Amino acid sequence: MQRETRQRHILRTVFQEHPAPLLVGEILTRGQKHLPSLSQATVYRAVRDLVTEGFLAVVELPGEPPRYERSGKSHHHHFLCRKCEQVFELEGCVAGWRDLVPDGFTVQEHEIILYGLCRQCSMTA
Amino acid sequence: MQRETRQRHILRTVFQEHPAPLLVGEILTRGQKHLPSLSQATVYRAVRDLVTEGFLAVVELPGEPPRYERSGKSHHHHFLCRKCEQVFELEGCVAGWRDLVPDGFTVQEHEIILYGLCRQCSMTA
DNA sequence: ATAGATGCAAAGGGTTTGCACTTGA
DNA sequence: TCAAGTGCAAACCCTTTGCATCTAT
Repeated sequence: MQRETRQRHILRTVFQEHPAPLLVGEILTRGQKHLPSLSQATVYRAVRDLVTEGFLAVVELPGEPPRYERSGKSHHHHFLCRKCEQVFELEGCVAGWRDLVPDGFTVQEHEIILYGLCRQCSMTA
Repeated sequence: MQRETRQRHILRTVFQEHPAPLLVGEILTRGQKHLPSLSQATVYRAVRDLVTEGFLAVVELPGEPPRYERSGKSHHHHFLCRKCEQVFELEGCVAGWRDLVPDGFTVQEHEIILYGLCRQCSMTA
């Protein structure tokens, strides 16, 4: 059974404090602010379990290592800022992608990713 | 300068024979049918150079290692078959993804990926 | 008390690199 | 000829795993 250890509690806190998707390294760094001895292995294992448990969802972007975000959000897509490397959520969805599907193919899922500059980086760039 | 070695010629041939995106391992296997001594390192290096040179384009899908396809095709997206793991090209594009963009964000690129079963796997599944 | 969780360090798996040898131009 | 390219094996990087210790229940 899942135990609510200090480490796991801290990881939950990290995600409550930060809504957008995080890399394992970012989770580790943020977690270590609360508990310096927190180890990589624990983050990898806890994140795996938190995904299984349903607290976290995996966000995979092309050519990027996996990121993790709090699960339970409604259907959405992502925006990757080329400058600050942060991932943002995009609300809503696009109809019409079904037109791309060749005859005979069965679509189960779709993914839409936008790239560019976030609001802050658009201003400073 | 770029030399047209036996190895590189074979890699070009592999892509002329196979239009859809290939993994490095698949390129190696196919290349070794022409030249059994072909090594992994050579494939990695040649693929890197062929991308730089513009002969190949990288196809990155979420959570997947990079694939490579002949470049020069018109704007298109991809379909990943969950059963046979092959990647297919989708012609055309979807308008309307601009509506997802939050105010102040600058979009430079977009990616659309569909998942499901290809024609053949839809029939056998 | 005790099974699950942690931290460390070693092991994995895929990609890159150093080096001596080979080869295309 | 001789620098670019190749093959091999070692090095790398990120992730996973084995194991002794710790701890939530």
